[in-house]
Amino acid sequence: MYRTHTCGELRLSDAGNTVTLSGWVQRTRDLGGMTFVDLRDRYGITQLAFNPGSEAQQALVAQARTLGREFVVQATGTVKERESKNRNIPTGEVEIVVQELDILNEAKLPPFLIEDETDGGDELRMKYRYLDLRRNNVRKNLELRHKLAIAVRNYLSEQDFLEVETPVLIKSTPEGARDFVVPSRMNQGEFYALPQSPQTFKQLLMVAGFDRYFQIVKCFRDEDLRADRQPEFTQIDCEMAFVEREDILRTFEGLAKHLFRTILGKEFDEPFLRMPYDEAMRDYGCDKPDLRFGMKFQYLTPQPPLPGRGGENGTADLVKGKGFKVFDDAELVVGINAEGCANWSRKQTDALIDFVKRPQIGATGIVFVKWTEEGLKSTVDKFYGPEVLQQWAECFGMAPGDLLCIMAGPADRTRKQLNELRLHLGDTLGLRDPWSFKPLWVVDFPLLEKDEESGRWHAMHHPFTSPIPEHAHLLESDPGAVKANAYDLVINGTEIGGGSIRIHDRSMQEAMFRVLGFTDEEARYKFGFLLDAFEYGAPPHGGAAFGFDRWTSLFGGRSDIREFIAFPKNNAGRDVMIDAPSRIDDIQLKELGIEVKG
RNA sequence: GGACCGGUAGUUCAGCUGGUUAGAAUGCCGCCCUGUCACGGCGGAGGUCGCGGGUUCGAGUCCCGUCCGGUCCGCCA
Repeated sequence: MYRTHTCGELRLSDAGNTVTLSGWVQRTRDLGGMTFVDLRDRYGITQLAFNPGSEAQQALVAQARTLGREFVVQATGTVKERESKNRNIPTGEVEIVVQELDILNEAKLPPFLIEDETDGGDELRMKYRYLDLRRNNVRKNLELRHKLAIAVRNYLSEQDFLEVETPVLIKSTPEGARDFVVPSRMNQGEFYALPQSPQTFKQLLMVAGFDRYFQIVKCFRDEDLRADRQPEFTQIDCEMAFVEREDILRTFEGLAKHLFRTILGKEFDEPFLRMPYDEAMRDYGCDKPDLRFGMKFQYLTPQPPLPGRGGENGTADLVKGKGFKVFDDAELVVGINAEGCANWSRKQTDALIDFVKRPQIGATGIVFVKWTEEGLKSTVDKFYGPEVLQQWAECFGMAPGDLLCIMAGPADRTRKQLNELRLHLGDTLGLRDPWSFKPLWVVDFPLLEKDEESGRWHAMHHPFTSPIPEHAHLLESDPGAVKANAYDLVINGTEIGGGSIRIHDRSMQEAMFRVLGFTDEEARYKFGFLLDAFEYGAPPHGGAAFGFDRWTSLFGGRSDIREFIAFPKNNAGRDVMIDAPSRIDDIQLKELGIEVKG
């Protein structure tokens, strides 16, 4: 028997018992005579003590001194109360006086320290991920992931959802994200695709009468990576039949609250806030606003323009025609009020300007108005007199001590830029506490977006999303005006999930495909199975999918989802540990019917 | 497809305006130490400065190219 106990469970009450532990050597402390070894496993660390009292013991001490870091050892001995206790670890009141020590396997010196504060950089940690995973913080992240999966399954099972597996080798339908494709040996020249989501299958399950489905499922997208984006990622994929939007929001708000409660012990008594897409864009310049802090957009125009139609309400009385070219020429003049920042130095405000001028943001600058002890002061004093500044201050609800940041330019771009500034200010002012959670449903998205290059419409969510009932008749006559019966769950500025009520009617689905520019043949070739299914009694249905990795990282308080995935890919989509992807040999290619180059 | 940051000892980094023998911390090795727990003390080893080319009397440092890693934009129905 390798062990009677783990390295995390022995306490003072076990004193006197003979036990056997197995684990990895965290560190040895050789005091000349006495030698201590910290033995580590998944559950904790227990101290092994070697005392050269007798001749037999001296041999053991000598053996203990040969142990290197990360050796795998087995030790049998007596649990004893320590003479001096370590209050920092749960097992710190006891130690094992070792009577027998076996080295189960030696270990090379690891390339970085297996400790909470490792000295290893990301590259090394990923190359030796199996060593990295021995560290507490990474292991805890995977434990969190496990707990979250259990909580999801418990809640949804309780609500009569069935977990059903859907295929991984499916048909390529590259609308939107690129598919990973898999060549078929038995059907040469043809390819499977890996699913970007089980979307059509879960809809077919609704047609099949499964009523409530979920799956914690891998999804694949062959797109460029980010710190919060992996080419293979996990979703909590759900679908329900005989539901309206309200039923879905209630059900998944329940799921979210259950997760907050069971994982973090946080209660949300109030319903989650809901915000129409147009309002999010108007007030935050973004469809996933971070509501942990204020700084709502204010428009220096009599009436805030609607998104995408910036200038149509005419010249802004308060800013235009005064000879300040940036404002006079601007389609949109919009600002945010940073409370209590009037004392910022020139250096600090210049840093903000540098921030928005970075190529990724590409703004031309910021106009500041400070409300200091001397009154309102602005970088544009010479164009706008005290009365105008006073009007601005009122428009923005400024108070003494505030700093107003105004940007101007084309409507869409300026809103986007000010959004970046707002988030940057939130970071700078420490207003984005990872342990404060502000969930939000964003609703009433546009159904379609126009691609400026091709002039074609494409689905903002996906082509199976239904219009809100009032807009269904506009689908083909005025596609841009149609709102989708879709919703996103946004928490702290991160899109955690989203979904929609689906189209369940063949003719409407066909109309949707037409608007997207599919010919009837294309629609039938790609989605004929779904159109056919809709003719055999498809119930009204809808659903949602949530990013499981993102949920985990949200609860783990870190934004890099790689920290919550056992074996993640790097930002080039490579697994640096196994060195994938890799070439395959010509024989394999030939079998697959793929032409060998050169 | 694009922008930016980085690559120097096992590891994490410093190395100024190009100038003598490339440093620190930590880890590692050796010796000493019987209650440590980030043990302590003394000593030691350890470098093709990512790679290739160029400028120069002289390159870790400047220039060009390239590879690798990271962050972001585009992209992500």
